[in-house]
Amino acid sequence: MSSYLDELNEAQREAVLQKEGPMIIIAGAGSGKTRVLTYRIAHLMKNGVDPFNILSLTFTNKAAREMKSRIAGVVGPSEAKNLWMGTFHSVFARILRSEAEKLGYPSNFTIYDTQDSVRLISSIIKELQLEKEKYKAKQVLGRISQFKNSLITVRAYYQNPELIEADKVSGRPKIGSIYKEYVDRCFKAGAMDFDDLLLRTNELLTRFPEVLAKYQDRFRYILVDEYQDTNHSQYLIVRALADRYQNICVVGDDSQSIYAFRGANIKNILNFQKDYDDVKMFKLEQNYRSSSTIVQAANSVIDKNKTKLDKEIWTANQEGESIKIMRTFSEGDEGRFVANSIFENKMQQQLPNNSFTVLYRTNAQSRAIEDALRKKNIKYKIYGGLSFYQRKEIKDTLAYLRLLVNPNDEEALKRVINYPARGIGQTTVDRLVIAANHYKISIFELLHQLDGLSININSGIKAKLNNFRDMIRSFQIEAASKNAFEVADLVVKKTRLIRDIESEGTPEAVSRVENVQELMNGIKDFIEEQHQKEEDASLAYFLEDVALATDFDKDKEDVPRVSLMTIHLAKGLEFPYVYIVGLEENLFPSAMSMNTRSEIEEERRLFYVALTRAQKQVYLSYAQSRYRWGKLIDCEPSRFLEEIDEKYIDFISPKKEQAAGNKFINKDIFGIPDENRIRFKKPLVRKVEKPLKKTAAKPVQVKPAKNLKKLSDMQGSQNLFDHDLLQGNYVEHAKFGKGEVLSVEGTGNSKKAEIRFESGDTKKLLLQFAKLKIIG
DNA sequence: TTTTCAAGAATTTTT
DNA sequence: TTCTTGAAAA
Repeated sequence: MSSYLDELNEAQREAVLQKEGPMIIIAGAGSGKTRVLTYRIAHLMKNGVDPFNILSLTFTNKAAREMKSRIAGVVGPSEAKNLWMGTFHSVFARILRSEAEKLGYPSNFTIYDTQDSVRLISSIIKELQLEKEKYKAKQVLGRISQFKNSLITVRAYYQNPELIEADKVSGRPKIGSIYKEYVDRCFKAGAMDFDDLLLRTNELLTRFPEVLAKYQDRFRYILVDEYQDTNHSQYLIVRALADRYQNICVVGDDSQSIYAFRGANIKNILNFQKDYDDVKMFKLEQNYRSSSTIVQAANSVIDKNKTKLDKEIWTANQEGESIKIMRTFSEGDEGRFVANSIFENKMQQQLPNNSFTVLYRTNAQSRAIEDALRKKNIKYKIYGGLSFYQRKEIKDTLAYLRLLVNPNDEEALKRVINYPARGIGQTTVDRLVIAANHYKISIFELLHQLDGLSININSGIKAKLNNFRDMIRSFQIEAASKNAFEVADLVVKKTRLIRDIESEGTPEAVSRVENVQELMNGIKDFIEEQHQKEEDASLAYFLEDVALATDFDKDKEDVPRVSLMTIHLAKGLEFPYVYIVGLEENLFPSAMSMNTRSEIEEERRLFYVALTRAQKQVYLSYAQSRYRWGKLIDCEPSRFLEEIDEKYIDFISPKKEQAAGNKFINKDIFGIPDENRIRFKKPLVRKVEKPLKKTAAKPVQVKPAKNLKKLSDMQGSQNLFDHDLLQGNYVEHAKFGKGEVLSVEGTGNSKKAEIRFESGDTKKLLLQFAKLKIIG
């Protein structure tokens, strides 16, 4: 019976055996945290705890699924089935569905994703006639999100002079009005955004003691993974639920807290011992994942942080290779370096592609890496970025489905009311929104009484609106007797959505059609899976699944691929070989996170997370110049590079033919960093923080020669460049025809020419875009 | 109302 | 560079 206990070390075993009471497990990177969690749950079940009474909250759906299947391996699948496991968002969305009426919500409420929220806020800003330069929708949403995660309701906001003052000072006194309208509109649409899922859960548990008691009694054992990344709202939920039985086990690592930007509060983990009585603390300090070089190098970095819990990560693993640092000329070279190095390692060690990952700070960096990997014919997969479910064609299709499940869903309706085009223009939609607000009903309800109410819409368009309404109604009727796939199929056919995409005739259109088909297949798979698990396979449930899904969740393994992702996404994963690219000031650490000590510390933790993903070897690289916003920027190496203890690093020299060619990893060159080292060290001594803006806005150097080649390759014709376009030249434009250059102004990318065309028109064109050909 | 094209904005990180 | 927005043309 205790076979699984034998697989644990001392600290791990103690943590597993501690059955009751509040406890915290500080789990260093690679210390077998998941193993402890799964065995702990299995152990509880083997000792008479009903799985029905265990709630386990993880950070991603993927983690939940993995853990569940591992537990099933220990206790058997039928036992594991009743466990409640998932992310905060998915677990509480489920609970909210069954309790929604208490809060005045329909149980089929929609979940707005970030894009829906931003669109709604933009629309509100417009309706309130605020300047959109001052009120940037994304920023406003960020602010509202802060409020919600701190449980500041609209009313609480208006009662808090400090907040009001702060928004006044920042030049956005109307934030409160937007907040109020946003909340009202979401409510009217029967929609919750991500933050609402937590906020409304708190509301539910506070306002209805009997509901709280019910779930307290149900969840007698609560486990929270990645506790360092919980926000205040999540913290309160956990505290409320655990209050009765106090069987709360939180797991985390303060050194891996990387989500402060979305409200995560590292104090939750630092103060856990103050929140509960008699807290037992366990520390998992032995790293099983990485070579000792990597562990010690990572330690030397994280030691620079002041705010952290006391712990000492160590490993019994072998020393391994030193960490390699590569300086490259440009991001393109960086990509080639990575691709070549992966290729070499693959060949020499006979490894599959999925032994490698490339990590970066921002999604935009993936392009150069992709290009290089493609050239080398190395298969890769990108995680994150524009995810499948965020693509336009997918969102459009889903919007129809959302609308028929919840016809009050305003964002879904606005998305599809004129897509595919059916002659209902923006003006009409604007009028509908205003009228719906005025009569305090949803747009869909409004569509039922177009004749009864006084709305300034002519009869031709009214007929079109009625047609649209009837179509949605007919979908709803069909939905009652059909399964999710059949409904979706019907919608796609009836709306001619696919035909509309196809009619574009571009190669991209083909892949977009394929995406829609893939979505349909996804629905099919979903239904099958749910039937197997004997769970809800309704359309509504599918939509919830999709709203809370991330890219990791639809991972279909075919061939092994190199993983490309942001460091944030890499948390919790491990790979034999890890490449961390773009180690440059203003990129990593990010220019937007250099203002305060705590921001820099979070960036440093991020770097720590990146390093500790690696089992065998880490490669770091930085480019001396990089395109950002289409401009070439000079870069300085990241301060983090010099924070790694020197004894663990080696420099790779960037020889020209190596950067471009094939032979790269050459033992000889590891040892000759002298020249590099000197050049590397010097600019790194930066005791006083420079004003960052300056570096960011460094004069742009456009390299004419390089550009020339690139552009002309692309357009297959002679192109103009700053230096060779003069007043008086005759040029030809693909669209406007021939013309004479009247004047030239601006420099670099903003260089414009005023041209009088033969048609008589005079236009000012940006040379960057206008494909001009000199003809005389 | 719809489509097209030029101009402008944008890059942290995500459930 | 790529995506979004806005104005003008159809």
